Amino acid sequence: MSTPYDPHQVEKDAQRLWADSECFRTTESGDKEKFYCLAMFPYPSGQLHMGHVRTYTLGDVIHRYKRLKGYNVLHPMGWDAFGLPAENAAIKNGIPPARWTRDNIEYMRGQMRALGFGFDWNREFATCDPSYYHWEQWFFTRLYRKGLAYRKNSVVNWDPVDQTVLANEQVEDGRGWRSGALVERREMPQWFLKITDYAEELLGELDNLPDWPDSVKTMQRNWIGRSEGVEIDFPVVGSDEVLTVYTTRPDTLLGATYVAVAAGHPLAAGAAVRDPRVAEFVEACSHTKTAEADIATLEKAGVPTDVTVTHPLTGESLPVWVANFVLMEYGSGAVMAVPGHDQRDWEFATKYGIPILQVIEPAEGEDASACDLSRAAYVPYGRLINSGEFDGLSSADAFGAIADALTAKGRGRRQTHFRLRDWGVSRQRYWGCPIPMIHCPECGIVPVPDEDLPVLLPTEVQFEGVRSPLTTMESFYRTRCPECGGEARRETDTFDTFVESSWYQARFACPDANEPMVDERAKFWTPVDHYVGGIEHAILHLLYARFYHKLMRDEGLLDSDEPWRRLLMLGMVLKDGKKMSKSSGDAGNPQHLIDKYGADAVRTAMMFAAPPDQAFEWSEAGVEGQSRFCRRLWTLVQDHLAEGPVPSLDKEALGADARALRRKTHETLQRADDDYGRRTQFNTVVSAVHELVNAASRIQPANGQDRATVREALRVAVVVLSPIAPHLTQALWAALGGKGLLVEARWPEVDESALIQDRLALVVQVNGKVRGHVEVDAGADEQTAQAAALGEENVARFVDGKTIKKVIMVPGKLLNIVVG
RNA sequence: GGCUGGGUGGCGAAACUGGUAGACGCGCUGGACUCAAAAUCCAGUUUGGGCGACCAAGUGCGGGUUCGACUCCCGCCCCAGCUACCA
Repeated sequence: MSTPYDPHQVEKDAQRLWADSECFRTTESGDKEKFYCLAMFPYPSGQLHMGHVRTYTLGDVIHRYKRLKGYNVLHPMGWDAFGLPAENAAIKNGIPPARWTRDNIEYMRGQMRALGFGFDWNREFATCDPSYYHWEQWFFTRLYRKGLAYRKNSVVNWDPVDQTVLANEQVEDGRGWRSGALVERREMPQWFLKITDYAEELLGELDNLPDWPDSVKTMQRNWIGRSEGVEIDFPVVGSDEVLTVYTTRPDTLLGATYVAVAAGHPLAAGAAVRDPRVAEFVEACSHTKTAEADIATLEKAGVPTDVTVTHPLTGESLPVWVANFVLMEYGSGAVMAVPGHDQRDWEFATKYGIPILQVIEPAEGEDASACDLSRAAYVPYGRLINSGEFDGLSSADAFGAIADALTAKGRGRRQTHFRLRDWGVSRQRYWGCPIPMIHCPECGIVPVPDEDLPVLLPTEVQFEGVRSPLTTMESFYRTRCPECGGEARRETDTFDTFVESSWYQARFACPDANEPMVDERAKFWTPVDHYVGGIEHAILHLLYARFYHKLMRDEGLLDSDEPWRRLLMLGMVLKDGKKMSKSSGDAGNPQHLIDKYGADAVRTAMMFAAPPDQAFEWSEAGVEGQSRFCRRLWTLVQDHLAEGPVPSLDKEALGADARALRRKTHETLQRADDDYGRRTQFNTVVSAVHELVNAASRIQPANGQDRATVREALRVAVVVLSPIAPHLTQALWAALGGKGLLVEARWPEVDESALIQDRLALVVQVNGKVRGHVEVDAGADEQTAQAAALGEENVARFVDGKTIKKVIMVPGKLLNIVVG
């Protein structure tokens, strides 16, 4: 192989070897321990961008490392193929979504092959395959029969010109992105899955996931938002009705000075009929986007109504306001307002001149100056005042006392509340999995029977405007009721695409399973041992998949409690400081880099650029450098081989330079093993290999043992680098006498004896500042080290004339002499 | 607005459990090779001072704990992700 490095030839050769040997095809047999490594499958948007390159290179690195460590590794790939962009492309270019999606998949699969990702392509599927969504429909009918799927009204963004529902990202400044029309909030019936039934388990199980990042667990805990509080009834004056609110601060109940309801609350509707100002306010609220971020950043505003309620403990009358920050979807759509002790209520009360009452004072030992109700609300817990019989109680004691008092009066009850809401799975869109339900005028809602599944999504469609073609396609929606046989209408909503991505990991275990949705192989492979994907999925996708896994477990399809054992959450690859999007186009496309430098250089540069969990701005500058490194390693191996055969290594016969190189070799092996296996930080693996290769190229071999040491260093460098740059290293492995495929090889053992050092360098500090370095025997005690340190001229200069007060020694590292 | 992260040379970063800040690479500067260039190789490269050995300052900003802080604590500024219909 005395040829110059040609990455394209080398990569073609390695990829042919892998294809011919089918080495990435995985089965359930054999005595190796199973390891399921999965990277989040992509939406086939057209071409890979650098975010994909990062995700799939990381997944491939973990997969190849685990193979070297002797595991039976499953590493599949497929396509999250339903979604909005395909419809947008269809509307814009007239290409049917199915064809657009298939073309994109073809192209992106080619790019993945060119990048050398070792996927088991025998397991590939796309979620738009009827053989996949068939089982999603089958499972939904089971959930429906169990009462875990139901229908209720829910608010959507409605574009009155295009007559369609808009996704949050399709609303720009309150207007539809295509029509420019002012968006309206509109209620419509939608399908929901009862994720709240599993809220307690979804929260509790987080404690049993030690290999998840703490940040993700915290985000999920906060999202689920379990709280303990009290539900309180405020009787409506002049009516039999009560207005129910939920609060986690019943200790502040005596400080309530008004009650606020959502614009969508029945009380607000009633008041609007009587008062045009209320009607106007409610109308204005109907144009706010449904996204939480938009509602939360609105300027707080409200109107008073003619409705008053009675305070359940004092009997006083409190006014009812309609406020834009109260959400109908959350809790009961009404809140009690305590402006003295809640900052949002304080701002609202200050704006509208509503009384502010202090009922909590800072507890003993707290900073009393922090409580100044003319400047802000006092939010911390404290001691009750102005609360009648409850005066003097701590907030904690008052919680119980007031809850008991309310319960005794029949005006309240303790309640555990979750922020988590049920999962709305209906989408008024075409390119998704049809919801397998039939609306019969006689029998009501009837699930499609198993024998009629799948409900096929028609692929030959014409888009007229932006509405889902299903709603006007008689051949699709006209059907017969399975129960009475009468004329009925098929559901035209499709599933949220998060449904498909909630169980694909189980389907990869048995992609050809036919009856039921997964078979015994799913129990063999799940849970996924290492899941790799973008941090942007930390809440929704991961939470939905956890929920779905439990649903499948409870159906007897799976036998584990959680889908993902260990998580690697990748930071975003940014473009101009922002998340990459379809609109960044070619800027994120790796194709020209692969064409110019080859896959190994692109992969190495991507791994070298930053640690996996960190977001970073992609720049092509590093690729050239790694391409140079690949060539240098290639040339170094060639030159080494050209010098002829080497004798076998004799550890006892090594000179000082060889011993130093050998220590470097085994240190690199140890460090890389830790970085790959425990830390999942691969940029430092690349650095370590750079260092080893630099050291191996610097040595001037004087004899056979020197050359044998270099050979060992090169072999280690090749194996350690192989998960990252698999093609180049395959060729070098063979050239260095490696047997078989490198992907079938084993990770080398560290020789502990090579790591031992007789003499150690110590840093010497005086008062914490570095003043010199000394070399001592490995076992040297503090006295010996101190004596050696004081022998250093520069150290002595800072110690002379002063008293040594203290000496701190960190064995093998540092000696700090504290003088005064 | 809320939740979760992040901020270190000209640039990407390293420093893992509180122990030499800047490994490794990019870029840049100088040199070798060349008719010349590219490629390659060698040397230098945090800032300020000094011929130099060295000295001082330095990890977003302001405080604190410690023999010792990029790392821990308190307050602030800026950036990113998510925020339930982007995936």
